[in-house]
Amino acid sequence: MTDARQASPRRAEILAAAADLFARRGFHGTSIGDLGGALGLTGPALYRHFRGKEAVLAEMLVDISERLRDEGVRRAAASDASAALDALLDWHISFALDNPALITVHERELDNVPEPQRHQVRRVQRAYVEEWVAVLRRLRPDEPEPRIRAAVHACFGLLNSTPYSATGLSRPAMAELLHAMGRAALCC
Amino acid sequence: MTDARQASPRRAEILAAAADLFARRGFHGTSIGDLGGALGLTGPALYRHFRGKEAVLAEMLVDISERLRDEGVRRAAASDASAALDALLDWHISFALDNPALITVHERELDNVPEPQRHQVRRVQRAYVEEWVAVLRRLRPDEPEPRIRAAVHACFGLLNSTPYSATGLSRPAMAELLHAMGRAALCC
DNA sequence: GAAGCTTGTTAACGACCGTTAACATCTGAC
DNA sequence: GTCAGATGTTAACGGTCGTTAACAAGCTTC
Repeated sequence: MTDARQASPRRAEILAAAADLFARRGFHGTSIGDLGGALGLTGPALYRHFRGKEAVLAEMLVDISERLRDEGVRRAAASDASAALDALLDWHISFALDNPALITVHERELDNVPEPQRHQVRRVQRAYVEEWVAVLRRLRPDEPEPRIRAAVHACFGLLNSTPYSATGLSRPAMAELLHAMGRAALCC
Repeated sequence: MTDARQASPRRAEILAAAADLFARRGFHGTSIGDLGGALGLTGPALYRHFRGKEAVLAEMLVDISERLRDEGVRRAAASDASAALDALLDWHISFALDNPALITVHERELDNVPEPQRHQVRRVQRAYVEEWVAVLRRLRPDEPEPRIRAAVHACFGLLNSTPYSATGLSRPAMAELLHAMGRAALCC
């Protein structure tokens, strides 16, 4: 019962609290007691909802990577490659600005995900990257593919820097800035 | 004797091994035993050279931030603002490509540095950012400063993405790509 | 060659961690 | 009203961690 994918309000609360704690203190820096305490519970209560600490992280990363890819596939389908790139940028930026903790955990904690979920997350991440690469190949057909792939990774680094820069910019201003920078970086 | 800043070959070895381990597994994911073992020693041997685990991290981050800033100050002094920006980009990129582990630790583990070194690192980091901001203000005087500062942080995210993208690009090709992307992103 | 400093070792400490067991309470179904 | 399931608690487990203590071996100096 604590095993499979079963949406319950408690599970969602735990995942939200875990995202915040894992982002702020890291997976190894967060104890089960901390995690329960953030919800007004004791540590062992979490075992009613998850098989263990690693299972919380695993479900979190699987969910993030699939959300990014699923919507990425949709956005990349635009017939105009330039519009598709804009749509991908908008999607990734809005996700990063809405979920800074998730972006941080997704970026840092993959190595702590147990198999087989780690392999699954890697596969889904790769599929998401390939959506970007495919759009850019349409946009700049003369560019060698390894260079495009490296550029996409670097662009993610740019867009994902959001959580760390506690800047004085409003959210729309930040979104616009990241879009312009990402676009310029990819099309340089 | 184990206290102050005293360069010894052993200390440098420990710092190098710690950079690698902290980057790969995180500060909390690395034990003193792991760290000693990486050098063919036992854990407690490290206490002959450092006051404790946190002291290793603290010295590492203070050193990184000061190296970045010191050379940053030099590069930013070029009379031509555009040349200064190129020089800053070249510096940061070469540092990141030469020291991927240091860049990773510097980016992720500041919260685990004890006071007062954490405050010191923050101050030096801020000074490094200000070198970039000052150059960009000369280059684009009409741009509001908060936007410039946010752009610099985003650019660091781009340049620091190096360690995660184990790409098929050669080092010169990667350096050239990052330079072009960073320059385009900042001047968009 | 004795003394002392440096740099290691092993053994042991107290604390904390992830997890499990045993038990309590509440809720809904019949 | 009772039973069963879901969801919480406290207590206890084995393991690991950072750190310290006690001791040993090698080098340098006089």
